[in-house]
Amino acid sequence: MVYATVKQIPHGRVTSYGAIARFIGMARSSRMVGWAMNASHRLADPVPAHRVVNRNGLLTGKHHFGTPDRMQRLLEAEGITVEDDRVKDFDKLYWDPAAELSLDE
DNA sequence: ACTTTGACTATAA
DNA sequence: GTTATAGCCAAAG
Repeated sequence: MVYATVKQIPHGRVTSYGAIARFIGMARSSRMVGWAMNASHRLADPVPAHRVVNRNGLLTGKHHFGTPDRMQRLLEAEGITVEDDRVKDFDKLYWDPAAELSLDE
């Protein structure tokens, strides 16, 4: 479910672990989302985890992409500006699955 | 089976 | 604004 939701994140948008967690039913399990992401990269499942940041718009998981620079580079490639490990205009780029997505699609 | 840790979040000081 | 603490659930040691 986590992967399915994260994969639905539009290009150039970001969201928080909590939003995803709540959307799939694990409202208090934002950590599990991150954990699932960590497991996801070893699967044959291309999850755009770089679009998933913490509630502060901070690139907390940047270190898990192999190199700390990789996540920011991907975000910038999406048209997102990153300053000091943080997504610029985060509140504008924030994409809420519960607000724009349904349980299917 | 118990303890520790972890890509988080919310509240309090 | 930051730092500390608690809640949360699952996996690894």
